Amino acid sequence: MSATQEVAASQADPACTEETPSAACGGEVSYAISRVARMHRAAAGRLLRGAGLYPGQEFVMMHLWDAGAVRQSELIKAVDLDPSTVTKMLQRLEQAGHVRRRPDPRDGRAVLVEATEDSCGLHDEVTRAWTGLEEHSLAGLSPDERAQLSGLLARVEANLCTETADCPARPAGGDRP
Amino acid sequence: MSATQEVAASQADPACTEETPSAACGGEVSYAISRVARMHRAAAGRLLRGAGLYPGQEFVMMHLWDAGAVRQSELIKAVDLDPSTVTKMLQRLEQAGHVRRRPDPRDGRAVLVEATEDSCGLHDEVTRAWTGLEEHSLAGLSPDERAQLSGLLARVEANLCTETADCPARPAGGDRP
DNA sequence: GACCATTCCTTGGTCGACCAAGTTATTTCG
DNA sequence: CGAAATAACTTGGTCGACCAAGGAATGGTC
Repeated sequence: MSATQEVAASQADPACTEETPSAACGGEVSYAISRVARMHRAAAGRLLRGAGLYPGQEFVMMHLWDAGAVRQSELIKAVDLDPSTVTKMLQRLEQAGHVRRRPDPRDGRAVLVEATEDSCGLHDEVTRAWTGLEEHSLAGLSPDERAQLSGLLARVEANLCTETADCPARPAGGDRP
Repeated sequence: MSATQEVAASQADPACTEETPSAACGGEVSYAISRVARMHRAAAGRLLRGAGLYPGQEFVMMHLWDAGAVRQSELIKAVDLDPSTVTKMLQRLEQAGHVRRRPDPRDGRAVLVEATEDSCGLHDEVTRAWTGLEEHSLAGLSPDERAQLSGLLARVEANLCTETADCPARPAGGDRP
């Protein structure tokens, strides 16, 4: 496993790639991540639009389809988003009829959330969209390369989970007293 | 395509990685991209906060530092964002004193934008933040692996530039009558 | 020179995502 | 048992990012 790749300078498509534009020097990969992230999200949004979902909502719906009725707090933990983000998203999803919410009878503070029946149609659509996105993103990549990418992303993710050290401010997802 | 990859499942850190949570099956890598994207942006935001910038503004500032006074339209093309996004961002950057705007004397519609002098201090901070982000993200990756990742991301990016085929709706950056 | 199409920017709207507070119910503990 | 700590949502704010329109100046074309 030796790489062999041409620098990775990325000589892709003149219509698409601008030359390293910036004092982003020292952040080559970060720059690439940012761009890929934005385009990936946009593509997801385009595909999801047909299903009537906005990018980001898919993750919530997926978890609900998987897990059935769950407490909102559990959902928040699962998708790892800010509570307020989930609250507002659920309000919109509820109004769109994709989700139902009711108070937890066993706990006055909690709210139970579940996907509605008609959202089951979405399930297939979303799965197709998601698969299509994967295929579109990874077109031309061999299974080996896909595995490589997956592994590398996992490691980057693990790195990013780590506290930023010189930025001690955030307790992040953690909750230490 | 048989796949066969077991790997790539990413057995990183229990505190960080949830088990493949979803009907995101068929979108392993896309899922990873989304998560990495969000964490990467969050990390950038944390690092940039000290400089008084919000994530996303860096790119605009970088281009301005690089290019000096430019027409807004050019800036828009360079960062490849929606015009309205740039307009509003510039309004905030201007109010924060990082940017100056004046009408183009040669063209009544155009606006010239440039970074202010005191934003030069930011330049260093941003560069440091950006470099730190890169290092933090890629910690533990060998130069070879970094090059691999870079190359793979470039290819994904190129793929995502391509029209989604079954989603002809968007003229994207193009402008065909 | 008048007309029409472009180009350039702005405004208004929606959404995801975050932070900062605040409310209400439940635990826990003295 | 009663008070303090804690957990679970909400609301209100800000920002980036997009779409959909709209106004204003410029450029071509006849």
